[in-house]
Amino acid sequence: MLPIPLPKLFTYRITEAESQFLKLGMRVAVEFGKSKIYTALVYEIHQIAPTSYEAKDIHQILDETPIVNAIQLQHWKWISEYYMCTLGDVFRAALPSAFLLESETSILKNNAFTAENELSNEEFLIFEALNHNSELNVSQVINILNKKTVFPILKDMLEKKAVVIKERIYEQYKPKLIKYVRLNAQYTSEKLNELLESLSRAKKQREAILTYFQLESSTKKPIKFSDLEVESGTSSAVIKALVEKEIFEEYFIQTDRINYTGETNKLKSLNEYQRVAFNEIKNSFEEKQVTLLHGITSSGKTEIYAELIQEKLKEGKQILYLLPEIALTTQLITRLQNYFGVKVSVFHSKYSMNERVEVWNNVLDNKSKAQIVLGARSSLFLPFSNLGLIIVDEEHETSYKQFDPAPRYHARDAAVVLANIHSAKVLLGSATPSIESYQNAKEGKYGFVELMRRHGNVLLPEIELVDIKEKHRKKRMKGHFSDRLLMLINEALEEKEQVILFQNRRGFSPIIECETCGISPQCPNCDVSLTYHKFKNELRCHYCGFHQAMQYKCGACGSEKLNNKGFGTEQIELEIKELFPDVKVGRMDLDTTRGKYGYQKIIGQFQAQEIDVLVGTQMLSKGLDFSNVSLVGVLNADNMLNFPDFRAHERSFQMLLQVSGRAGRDKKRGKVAIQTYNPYHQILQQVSTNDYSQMFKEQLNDRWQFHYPPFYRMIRITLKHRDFNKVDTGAQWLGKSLTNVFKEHVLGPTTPSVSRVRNEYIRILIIKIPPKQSLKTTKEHILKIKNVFQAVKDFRPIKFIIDVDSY
DNA sequence: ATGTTTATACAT
DNA sequence: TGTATAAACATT
Repeated sequence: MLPIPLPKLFTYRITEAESQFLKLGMRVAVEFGKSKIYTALVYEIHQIAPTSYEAKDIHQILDETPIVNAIQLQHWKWISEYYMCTLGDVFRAALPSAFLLESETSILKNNAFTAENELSNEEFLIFEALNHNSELNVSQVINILNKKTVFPILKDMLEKKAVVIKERIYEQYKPKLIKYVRLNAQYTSEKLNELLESLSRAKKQREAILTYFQLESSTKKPIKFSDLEVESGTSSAVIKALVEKEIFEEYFIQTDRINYTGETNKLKSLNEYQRVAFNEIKNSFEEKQVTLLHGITSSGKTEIYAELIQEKLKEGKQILYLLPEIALTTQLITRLQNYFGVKVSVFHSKYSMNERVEVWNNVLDNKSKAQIVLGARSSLFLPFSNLGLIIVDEEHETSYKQFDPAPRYHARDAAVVLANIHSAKVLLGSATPSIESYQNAKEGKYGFVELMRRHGNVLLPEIELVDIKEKHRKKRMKGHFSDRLLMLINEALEEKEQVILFQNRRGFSPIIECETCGISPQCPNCDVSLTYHKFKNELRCHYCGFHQAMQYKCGACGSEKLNNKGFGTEQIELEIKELFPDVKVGRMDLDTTRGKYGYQKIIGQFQAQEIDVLVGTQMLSKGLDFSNVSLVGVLNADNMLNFPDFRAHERSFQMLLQVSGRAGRDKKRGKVAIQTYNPYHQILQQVSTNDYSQMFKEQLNDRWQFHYPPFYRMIRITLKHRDFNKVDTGAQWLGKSLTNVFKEHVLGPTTPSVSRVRNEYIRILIIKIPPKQSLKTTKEHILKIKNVFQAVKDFRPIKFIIDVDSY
């Protein structure tokens, strides 16, 4: 199995001796193509010699023992088939990149070469550069020559024997080594005096040795070089001198980068409602593999999870706790570490390569250190061998679905399959379950448990809808704030309580429009208007990252009258600062939380109450507990509701309720004010009365009527190409042949609202699959049509992306 | 994915 | 007619 998106596996030859040693799931380095070396994974060992070609030998075996187990291979195969991608795609996504060694072509100077005058100008440039750098890689050469095709030149130089080329593979994982010191074996404590005597003139060195003995007798543990340096108040040079004299010896111990050292506490005991829910979950697990826990915000779901984890720990099983990336906050991690201490490992994309390899290895060896893994969707790929329980927290979160690179899998659904292989249990938890899961529970496919009491019996926040259409008419608006919302903010601030303001859009004033001709600046690569970011005073494209300085004249007509349309978090922040000059305002969105600690910094400040009003986007709704927030304001609920997607209503409901849940988590009942142009919208009514079941009923009705999930399944095909006509005719053709097979269940081809991204034109086709139609045969049909499509010469270069369950 | 080969455009 | 770029092709 190679980590590249090719539909086939490749056969290599191994020797008899290698076959004794080699096992499934080991990595091998193999030659692929003329010169490249890749890391491949052993998927099958067989004795069927290929007929049409000569198999190549493997280059090298990279592992002593397998790093991937049979369960994983089975799971990966399922993912690749279900989500219609190649095994290579899954392989690449699954392994931490440090495991995938790739060869790199590096260019070295041939020192024997002297005939410099035989070189062309460009060749001489490279030769010169090699005098300064002992080694160059291809991208460096591209930079030096400032052109794309450099291989002919390198080939020429190779023939002239001016350079030599090497394929270099390197192991990327570097174990972290900590330097320790110990006394040379020939010195025992009896000889201490003698030793000190001999150092009578080296005062600092004597001190270091004395400190060493102190540390040794007090801690009875190996002594770190750095500790000794600090404790003795000397410098590293002093200790090094002692090492030189062979009084001390240096040695290294490999350690993990992440080590939990805090204390652990007993689990909080469950209140009566939690206890009931806990027992119900356990009962449900007797019959059902999957159970859905519907527990309102602040009902203490985490405590129940902890209790379940505790039980599985006692059975010696591994536990996987999945969370959406943005909810993986320090708050939750510390909470679990507080209960389970060193047994908790964390795995997510902000971890470095090396840290991820360590977690992988700990899981592989079934170490107690990694018995509980807390991670984002990619932690599904860790080498569990003995899973007992998977918890999928915030089950409704859309970020569990991977969209951009294949494999386009849904972590919740893939988790259910994984648990099935392990015969493990799955608990889905949410305050606002997804329609699909709730339906599965209603139908009895999943077990179902409800927890409708808040912790400490705090009432759910009081939710108020503010009609800003009317407020506008009566001129009661100040900027984007209604008088009512301002009054509530004032009240909260006077009570020294904190306020969260929610605006589901980033940037300052997203779109700039010319008042004279109505034209707004567009991205040159994509079909979108550029958005204005005040912080850097520039116009930016959210799709391709294109940016340019803010324009003060209309590019089309030269008029200087430019208008701001729409509004974002930045503008809200600014307005608050104007309306309440003495108040500390913070902003949390993609722009202010860049970098590893940006996020934590803002959360920390808010928690320490250095910030009174926090303005933010959806990030605010996830897994954060603030005790002093009494008011949550939603500035405009409408842009979410009017989003053109069949799930817009469901998502708006979920988001509004999640945001509301941030209000009043301790004792006092919180308040939520939702500004809207349409207070009679049924979703907003359902939010204000916290009526999940009503929302579910209505949405389910709509879904049934309009043939959407969970009744109908959906597969989406996206076509992309730089040539507009090519995609257009391709999409038409594809639409026709799909319609031949699937009749009225084909939607499109349609042009997405952003019809061009990074200079590629896009067309979308959706295939709806009725409840009784077999998924498997549907996929086979699609693949067949895909093959015919790609057999057409004109269509071959069109990118063909399949997304299964594209919701 | 990525290097290699082949086709095609275009400036000399 | 040679050179630069794009598209097609194969990879075990």
